[in-house]
Parts: sequence; structure tokens; C-alpha cells
Amino acid sequence: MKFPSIWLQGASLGEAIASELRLQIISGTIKRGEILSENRIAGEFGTSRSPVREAMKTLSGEGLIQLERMGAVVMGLSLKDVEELYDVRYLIESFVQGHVFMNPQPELIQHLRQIVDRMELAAKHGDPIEFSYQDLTFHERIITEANHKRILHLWKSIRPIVITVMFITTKQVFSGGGTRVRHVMDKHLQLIGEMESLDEARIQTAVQRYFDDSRQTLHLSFPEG
Amino acid sequence: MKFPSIWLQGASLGEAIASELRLQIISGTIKRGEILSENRIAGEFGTSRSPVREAMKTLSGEGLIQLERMGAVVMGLSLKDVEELYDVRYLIESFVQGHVFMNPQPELIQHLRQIVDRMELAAKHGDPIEFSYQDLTFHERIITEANHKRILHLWKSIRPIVITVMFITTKQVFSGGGTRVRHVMDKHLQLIGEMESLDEARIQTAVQRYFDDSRQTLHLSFPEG
DNA sequence: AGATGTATACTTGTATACAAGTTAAAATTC
DNA sequence: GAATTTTAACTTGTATACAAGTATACATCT
Repeated sequence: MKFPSIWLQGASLGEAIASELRLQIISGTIKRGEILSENRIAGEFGTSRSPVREAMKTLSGEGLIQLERMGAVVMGLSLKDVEELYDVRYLIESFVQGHVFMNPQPELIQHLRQIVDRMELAAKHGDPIEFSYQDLTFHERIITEANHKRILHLWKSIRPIVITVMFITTKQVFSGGGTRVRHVMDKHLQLIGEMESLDEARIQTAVQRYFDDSRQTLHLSFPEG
Repeated sequence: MKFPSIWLQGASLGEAIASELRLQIISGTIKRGEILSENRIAGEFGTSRSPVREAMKTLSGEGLIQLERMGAVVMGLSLKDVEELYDVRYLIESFVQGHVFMNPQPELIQHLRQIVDRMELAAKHGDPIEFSYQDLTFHERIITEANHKRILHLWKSIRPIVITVMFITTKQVFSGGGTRVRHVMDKHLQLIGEMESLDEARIQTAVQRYFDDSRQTLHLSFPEG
């Protein structure tokens, strides 16, 4: 599996290497416990140590590897780890919805519907790359709405992992046929519907239900599941 | 103001520079909007660009600066930003308490009391460096208890900012006399007391009250407040 | 054999060099 | 004087070089 090159537009070598390594770690090609050497990685990618070093620091900041005196040890991302990631995603979105629900913001709802439309289009074209990207955009759009710098930063710190996990699982979902793809889109539409109620309790329940369901999807579409 | 050298034991040049810059940004010596050049910083610290570059990436990961094509722009940390940081701290501790409250864990309570004892000692010696470090340790000990890798990682990502803010505010609190110091310790003791109740609702209320009060303290002891 | 010392091949941390791109000011042209 | 081009001084991204420390395997000694 290779990281979508479209997502590397204008990226530095360091970012590209980080993305590639991230995908390999999450997909399990590089296994937990393995030890990464800057020299070796640089050799494999045909670059110097500089961009590799940058990539290592990035991945360390995401918790995928741990920098030590002698080599970087791969922490990996088990199914349980992804569930923990979903815990954080739930915390973020729950918090955000709690801060946004009172603002009707018709623009937000409209924009979210537009994004789901793009997902439908991507589904029709059988394009999991575009589909997962729109999925990410959907959630990012909601989070942005809160105007909360620290929460947004928190999101940005897990964003690369989230998009990578989405990419992997979405490919799996696509290979599973149209009904599962349809289900993913419906989930988003349901969430939008509840957001329109402007009833915080209902919205919170909807968010919770959304992530509960996502965990289910996860078990069906993540390598380890 | 200088960053406590005790906290830099075994740190690389990159980490030391990051810590020093972080303190200057948070304390306002380096102001929001200012543009940092790797070359200039390297010159000021008498090092090469390599460790500076590492420090810049660290600070960028913490949201204190933003890396751009031409220089890194300082985002700073306003009073509002610190309040947002407390939002996240509250989210973390609330989540963690929700996962830990059922486990009696006498060791945890015992350890927390021990930490408060150390705070008392530091207070007696008029040592804000040790005091703020124990304050940090107190919260870290609670968070560790949840055994939740992603949440722990989230904590670690804001940890350097938290300790720096604590260092600044604690120095201010110390200069304000004994009653304010006493108040901080009492807050921690109250939280421990409620944790012993094993009643989740009471614990959640206590956590909320703790951070509400911290915000008050913040307004009295943060430069901008 | 077992313990100890040593050589060697790794590792990261830091310094330096160079290329490519951006900004801003100065010089030139109209 | 104003607009435009050119130039010069910056910036980061990447490559390379060197220093210092660590683990491992091997040799030596008891």
C-alpha cells in the first residue's frame, strides 16, 4: 500500500517520508517493537538523514514511535490504540458540539451537506482516496466551527493518523460493496439531521452513537480486527 | 526569567533551546506576531541551526509558533489561550477520573498525599521551582492511572506548556504570601478527599470545581491577567 | 569455562555547506 | 516622479561531516 501522492502536494521530503512511514506503521508493514535507524531509513528512501530526522520527530510527536538514545522503537497502532484514538475524537467532537449547538449557523449545515455530496460522488466513482478525504473534511469542518485554538490544535496533532486510518478502513469498506459505503454516508447525514434539532442532549447522543458505530465499522475494516 | 536548569538535566541542546524559547514566549518576552529566524536564534544561543531547528519543530507541535516558508511566526499564549489549555486539561482529567473512580486504588491516594506533602515542604522552603514541579506530578500521577495511551500522549504533548505556565504562576503566587500558597495545596487535598468518596458524580463536580478555581488563580497570577 | 577487557560497528547530536526560493530595496527606465 | 526590473540579502530544505556515546562480538586472561 502506498500513500496517496495527491496528499503530498507541496510537501517537503520530511513530510513525505513521515507520511509513508506512518502508513507502513499503521497498516502493520512495520511492526511494533521494530527499531528504526535514521541511517537505514535514509538509505531506503535515498535521501540524507535530515528529512528522515524530521520525519522521526513528527512520528514521535504522534506517538507512533518513541525516540531513544539508540534507535527509535516503533510503538505501532493496535486495534485498541485506534479505539483510544476514537475516544479522543469523541472527546473533541462532543466538546465542540457543546460549544456550537446554540448557534444555528445555517452555513455549517449547508457546508456539511455539500461535503456528503462529495462523498457520494467519490463513492459513485469508486474513489476511496477522495472519499476518506471528504470524511476527514466533514469532521474538521465541525471542529473548526468552535473557534477554539487549543482544541483545533489537538485535532491537527492527530489529523495525520486519523486520515491514514480512514484511508485504510475506507479502502476496506469500498471493497465490501455499496451497502457499507452507503451506511457510512447515512451516518453522516443522520448526524447533520440531529444537529439541526438544536437540542444539545439529542446532539450529544447523536455524536456518541456516531462514534459507537464507527468502532463497529472499525472492527470490520481494520487489519487487526 | 530563566528556565530552571534542574529541569534540563540530560537534555539535548535542542530541548534546552525549546524550553528557553517556550518560557520567553509564554512569559511574553517574545511577543505574538514576532518572526523567528533559525539563523538569528542560533546566533543568540551560540549554536548551529540544527538544534534550533529541532526546537522550532517542538514549539510548532505545541502550537506556540507556526512554521512558514519564511520565518516562524510566534503565536504566543494569551490569557484566553491558557484558559483554553485549561479546557483541555479539564477534558483529560474528567475523562480519566471517569475511568478510574471505581478502582479504590489506595496506592494512588497515598501517593497523591505524599506529593502534597512535598508541596508543603517546598512551600516551607520558599521553592517555587520544586512546588510547581510537584503540582505537575500530582496531575500526571492521576492521568497515568487511567492506563490510556492516547490520553497520556495528549497530556505529554501539552506537558511542557503546562509546567511552564505553572512555573510562572507559582512564582507569582509565592510572592503573594502564604495564604495563597496554602489555598493551592488545600485545593489538591480537597480533590483527594472527594476521590476517596468513590462517588463519580461527586468526583466530577470536584474536578470541575478544581479547574474553575484554577482559572481564578490564573487571572491573579498570569502576566496578562 | 567464565569473567573481563577491548576493538569495532553501529547509534544519535551537532556543525557546516550548498541549493532554491522569497522578500525587499535599489537602480533603471519611462 | 512613478513603475518596473534587477540585485542583494535574507529565508528554509537538504546533504554531508564530525564528535561522542553505546551495544555487541571477540579476544584475552584467570
